[in-house]
Amino acid sequence: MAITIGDISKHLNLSISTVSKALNGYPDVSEQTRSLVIQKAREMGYEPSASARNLRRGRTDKIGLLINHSLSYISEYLAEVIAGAAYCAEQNGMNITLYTSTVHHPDGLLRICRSGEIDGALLLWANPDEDMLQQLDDENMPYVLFGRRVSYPDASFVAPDNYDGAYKLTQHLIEQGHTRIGFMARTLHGLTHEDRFNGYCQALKDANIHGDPSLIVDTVIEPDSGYKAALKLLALDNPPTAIFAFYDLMAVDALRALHDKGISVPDDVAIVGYDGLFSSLITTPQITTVKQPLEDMGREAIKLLLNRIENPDMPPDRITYPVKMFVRGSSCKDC
Amino acid sequence: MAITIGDISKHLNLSISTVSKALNGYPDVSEQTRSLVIQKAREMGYEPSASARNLRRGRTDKIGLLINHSLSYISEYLAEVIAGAAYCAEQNGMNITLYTSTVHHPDGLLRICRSGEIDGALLLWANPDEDMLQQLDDENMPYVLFGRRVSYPDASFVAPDNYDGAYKLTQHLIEQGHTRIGFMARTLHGLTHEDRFNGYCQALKDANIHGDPSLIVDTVIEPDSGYKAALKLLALDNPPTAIFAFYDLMAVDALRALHDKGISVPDDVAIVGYDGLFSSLITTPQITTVKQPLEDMGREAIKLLLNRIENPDMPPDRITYPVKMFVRGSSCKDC
DNA sequence: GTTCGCCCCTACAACGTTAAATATTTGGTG
DNA sequence: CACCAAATATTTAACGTTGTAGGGGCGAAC
Repeated sequence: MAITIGDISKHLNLSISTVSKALNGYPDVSEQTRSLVIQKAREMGYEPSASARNLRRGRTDKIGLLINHSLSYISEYLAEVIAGAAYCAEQNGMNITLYTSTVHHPDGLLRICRSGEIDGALLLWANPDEDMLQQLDDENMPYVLFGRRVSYPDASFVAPDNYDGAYKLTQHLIEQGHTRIGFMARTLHGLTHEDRFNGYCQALKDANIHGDPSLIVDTVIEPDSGYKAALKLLALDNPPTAIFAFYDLMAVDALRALHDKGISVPDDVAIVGYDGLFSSLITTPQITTVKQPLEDMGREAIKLLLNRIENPDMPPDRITYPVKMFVRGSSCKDC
Repeated sequence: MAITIGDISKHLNLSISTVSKALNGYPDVSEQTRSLVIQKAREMGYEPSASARNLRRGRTDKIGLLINHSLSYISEYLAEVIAGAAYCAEQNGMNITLYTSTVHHPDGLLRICRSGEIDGALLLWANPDEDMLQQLDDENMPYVLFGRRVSYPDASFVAPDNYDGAYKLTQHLIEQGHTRIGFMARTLHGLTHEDRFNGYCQALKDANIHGDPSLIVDTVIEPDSGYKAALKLLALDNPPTAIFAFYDLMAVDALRALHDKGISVPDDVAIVGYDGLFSSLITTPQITTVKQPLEDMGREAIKLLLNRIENPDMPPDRITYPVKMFVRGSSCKDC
């Protein structure tokens, strides 16, 4: 059905390999035949078979994007990352293939690695455990983790500076006169939580404020969890005057909770979020947050990954990206 | 490097094809050897080479997702669709490969078709022209268009019922007492615009309201275009008392414009959007809109596409999905 | 005891490409 | 004109599968 290199060779009375060489820019073919071949190929509408090429060259030019987030909930976050990643991959002649549920099958990851269908993997993985990373290493699958730092020493990652962002936000709240700052924790998220929590604690400490454990409330990443957490904080005997939400969507939820309770933001209670999503911009008041340059980070992650594919034995790249704070109405009346 | 079917055959002193048959469930192999082979394969961690398989079978089990939207701006919309599509594809043993910039190269689409790297295409394409669809047909590439209806007769699509949604929203505004309803048009979007505009016009007509052309304002799909359009409408000698924004993000922009002008929503001016995104829920007031079940639609589109891949000569599927209106504070004080 | 049929297995070709190893042509030199 | 090297072309062998055609062994039937 499709036109092959063999069809061209027949039409020109040349051998298959000459045609191949002509098309691939090898030196040992005369300029005359080369242009003849190229013209004929164009004329016949030839396009090399990806499958044959992949088989022969032992690579697919595909990057697997492994996602286990609930895609539709944190869609905004993901879409930005994917936009950056896809663009960068395509600039480099690769494409991104999505894996969402596949990976969850028993041996799902193993199969993806061993079938050779991707050259490398970008992990948008909520809670990568060591087993998973170990497995990737064992299978010699180059990978980069996106969005979170891990302690596993061989892992490469691109993550935001969670400590610094949390420190800045907390410091900002303290500067606004707050001393009782509620913290919506997300303990399952390993170092992401730990870093933000440490930033929060250190900022308090540096301001000589004694942290109050009752102000720490556990949450899960799902719609409305920020709403419930905010209510919990408000129900305390000595409720906070400011709330550090673990990320923007939680801050949005918290804002709604305060609104429903008739509590004024930021006059009675201030709120800050994390991530810098579009959502943080369209609430009333707008939400103070730190912005991760997600699209850039997505691009960067792909660059690192491509590099790892070319040079499999590089020491891991462990990149933390600086974040930038945007002070808005949810934490500051006059900002 | 990787374990092949040949490695297994050597270890068991069997021929390659026996191993292949045993693994693929062919009848002409004894149960004894079959279980032997299967056990050995598992033991050695064998996984068939995707490339070899693809080449041999003439298919890749990959679906191309062709996107030319500015991914990061309408991220929420896209992520929901992608979530549904990816899930459904993987349930059926396929995966989704993303194509964003690649397709824009000259002959980019042609190359994708001819290289055989995908079995079918899902088009999340802002303005597919006939040439593009014709090209897909010519290359025998099965495809389904997502999100918009087109007149090209051979095209399959899954689209929302734009006429009905616009009719409902307009009717709702009329019921609220509005007779001057501004319409943010998006003329480049072919039938999507036409259908919504017709729904708007018909609702006016059915209420014996004479449409005023000065209330129609042109926009583009980009950040802030709704803001500018709203200002234009407000600057009219006889400004509207309600605004039909082409989609939710535009409504969000318009809301901000009205807010900045000190105009009360919905008391002075009502606003409605389209799509039913998360964003429409978190503004103050919340935005009245119609919801497209994007994740379901994404799933459905993949189902249709898989069907087309199996049966290439089916007549096109042209599906319009019903939409549901959600009346909220931006158009109705007491709703 | 030859023949037929059945079961199980193997050999071989093909999918379309690339790359290494040869073979052929060309042109220059003695 | 013979010879050599350089330039260009071809042959061959992979890459790892799958599917078709074929082959050996064994029991049953005439």
